[in-house]
Amino acid sequence: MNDDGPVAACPIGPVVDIVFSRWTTPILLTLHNDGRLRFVELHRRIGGVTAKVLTDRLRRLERDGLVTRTYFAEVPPRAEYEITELGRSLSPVFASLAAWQSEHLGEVEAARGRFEA
Amino acid sequence: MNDDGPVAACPIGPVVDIVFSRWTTPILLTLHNDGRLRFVELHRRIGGVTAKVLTDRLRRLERDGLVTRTYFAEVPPRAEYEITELGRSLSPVFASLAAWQSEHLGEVEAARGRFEA
DNA sequence: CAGAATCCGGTATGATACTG
DNA sequence: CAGTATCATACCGGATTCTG
Repeated sequence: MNDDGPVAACPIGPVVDIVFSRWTTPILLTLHNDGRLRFVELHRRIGGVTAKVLTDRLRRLERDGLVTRTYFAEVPPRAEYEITELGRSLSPVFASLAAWQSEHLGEVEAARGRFEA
Repeated sequence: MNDDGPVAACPIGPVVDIVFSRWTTPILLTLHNDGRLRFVELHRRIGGVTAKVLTDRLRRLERDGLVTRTYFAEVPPRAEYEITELGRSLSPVFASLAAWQSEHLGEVEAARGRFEA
């Protein structure tokens, strides 16, 4: 038998929850590539997401230790976000995803085309 | 400038959509590890998902060419699902996720603990 | 500027009953 | 058995407004 329940069926469940909630990948990639950024700047570079949702995601990423938040109680206030070492350690994961995509996305699109029949 | 819009912010968007919709990872992993399975068997091994949702996911995976569906119009009817070569090609991706998790999940949990303060 | 608070609608998901 | 159909709901995610 090969049945240890749902946990065995998806041993990678935890990572998926941590890394692939919506908007988390563009956030992590942007902070990874562009370095420390203020809130507005990050917001601008990602695009399409509302401030509320972006804030929510950043909080979660901060909680999980993937990004750091530095707040300056000035006028106007400022908040800067930066990816952590732990966040950077996801590089190989993103690299493998990018590799798979560049190699196989065409096949997926072809399959979708065929499916319309 | 480093701003080519949302696409540049998340170049891996397409793969993420294809592979990390809910329940897709346990489905793919189970079919990868256990081979061709009928609907009920697959349903039983995954657990926690309803037949409706499982059907939806399988349709989508079939459409994307990651899984094949073979239907037998017998009595009682039978449907067998199997992962495709394209689906198997995701192995390295899952491997990198598993590796990251086994190495860094502890740090995430530690960060979460610290965050409660 | 950075974000909190509030309200609201759509989609995803779930439970249940039914069909070939 | 392998779904589909229907209904209910829960959870994002978005728009708007407000505050320090």
